[in-house]
Amino acid sequence: MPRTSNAMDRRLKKIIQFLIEYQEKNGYPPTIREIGREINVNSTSQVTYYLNKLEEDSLIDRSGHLSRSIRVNPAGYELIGFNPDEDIVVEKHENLLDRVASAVENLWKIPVYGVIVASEPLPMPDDPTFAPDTTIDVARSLFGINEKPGNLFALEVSGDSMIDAMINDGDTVIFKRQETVNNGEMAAIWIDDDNTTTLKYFYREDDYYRLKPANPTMQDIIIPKRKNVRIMGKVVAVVRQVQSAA
Amino acid sequence: MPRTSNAMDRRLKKIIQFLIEYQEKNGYPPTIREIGREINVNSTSQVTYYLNKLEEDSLIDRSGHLSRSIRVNPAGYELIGFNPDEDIVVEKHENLLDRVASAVENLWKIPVYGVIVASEPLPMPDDPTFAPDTTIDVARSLFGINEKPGNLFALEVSGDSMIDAMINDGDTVIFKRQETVNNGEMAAIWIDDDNTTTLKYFYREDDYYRLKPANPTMQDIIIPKRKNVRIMGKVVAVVRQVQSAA
DNA sequence: TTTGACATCGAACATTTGTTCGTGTACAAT
DNA sequence: ATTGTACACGAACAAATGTTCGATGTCAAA
Repeated sequence: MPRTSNAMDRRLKKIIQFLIEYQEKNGYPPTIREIGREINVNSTSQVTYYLNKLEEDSLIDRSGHLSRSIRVNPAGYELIGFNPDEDIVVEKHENLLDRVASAVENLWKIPVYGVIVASEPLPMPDDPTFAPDTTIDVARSLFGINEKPGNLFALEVSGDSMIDAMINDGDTVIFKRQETVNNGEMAAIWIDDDNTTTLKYFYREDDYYRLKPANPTMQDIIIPKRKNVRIMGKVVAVVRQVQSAA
Repeated sequence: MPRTSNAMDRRLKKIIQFLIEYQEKNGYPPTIREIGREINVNSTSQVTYYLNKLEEDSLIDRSGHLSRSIRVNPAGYELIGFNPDEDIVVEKHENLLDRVASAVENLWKIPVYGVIVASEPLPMPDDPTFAPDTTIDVARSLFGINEKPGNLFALEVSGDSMIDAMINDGDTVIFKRQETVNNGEMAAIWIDDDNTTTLKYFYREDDYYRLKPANPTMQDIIIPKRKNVRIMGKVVAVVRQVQSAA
């Protein structure tokens, strides 16, 4: 089942989690075969493949390339979070402080700047120190490994106007503050002429912009380049608390 | 120069010291050859001999008998003596412990039982001790105050078949395990006749069940009561990590 | 449809690492 | 001095662990 980049991502996280737990429990790191057994992969090369990915992202370190010598970097601990019911008393390394500190960073409080409505620009404060009245707690593990909390903000969707983006009334959308996106990334886009904000996958083609709704049954929207569009942020996650009724 | 039991004693201590330092420095234990190099003994069997002595005295543990799997027992640490700054570390650690604990209480690990596909029943294990492949971290604040983590489980959506429920390919849906829902709550519903799983707002009317898609532009589905429908769980939240493209 | 990048697998292979064994040396007790 | 035990050495061996390689399947772009 390849290309399930989501599944792989989870497996990568699971590996880190296992590395931490195993080390906690046994006092030494596991072998790649033990890792494979844990994540239900019995190809050692596949585990190596994962391990390389993790090392590329500096989540682990195995510069030694010896047996049982995989180390989890602080970034790795941060990604997963620290499991407190493990006995930490035995562990008394200098990196303990890092680990404990990062455990507190498991939960990111993301500022909710307001409500997003199709017919209005995003309510983004120019002042970066703007203190929002509400925040939303989000597990750090929901985000990519390179994400930083400072760049993120959230908006609550009001109305059904984002339905083509598969986003409901009441959903909370988490954005990353940026003014450009790569082709194929979902962005909040302000279209000057139409005076609307919309959430679409964004493609910059030769002569036009193409906005692709998340709902695959819907048509792409073509916008000539002379029209003014502005990218307000990249959509990184959507959180929906399902209520009763509707 | 044998029989210098004094010299041996010193070497044994040196081994323990080295074990501790090496572990501190590298994050994993050394090999017997590395130990030998450290104590100027290049006979692996001799190191083994020492190691056996240390294990007899319960100063170290290598019950695993695997590579790089030597652990220093508390008695071993005691033998060498604690460095004073360790106590400071422990102390600081205690200070942080509360924060860690509360941070983790606020983060629930929800088991991901598998993939939900329209044409198949939910992959819910009968065995409650079933160990899921993966878990997803979710901020506790996403749920109501009466929610308990034990009742919750998650599934990853595969395919576009849940689009009418405003749920995308790749989304993670969090359910509460229950076999009935109140009118107007969204549930995972297995329809026997059609052999499908669907996510809809559920209404039990006088003569029929009414299934209302989350997408308000879509029609309700009416199912006569004679048909067999089974509620697999209540949808409490949807989490979407927005990927590139689509 | 073809192509290429990515994800996956398992087996063969190479290296590291631990264990065993035969031998040697010193020294205290006989 | 002889002998037994504790200490010591290094080579050969066995087990573990990591790496490489060819093959396959999938998906998206060309």
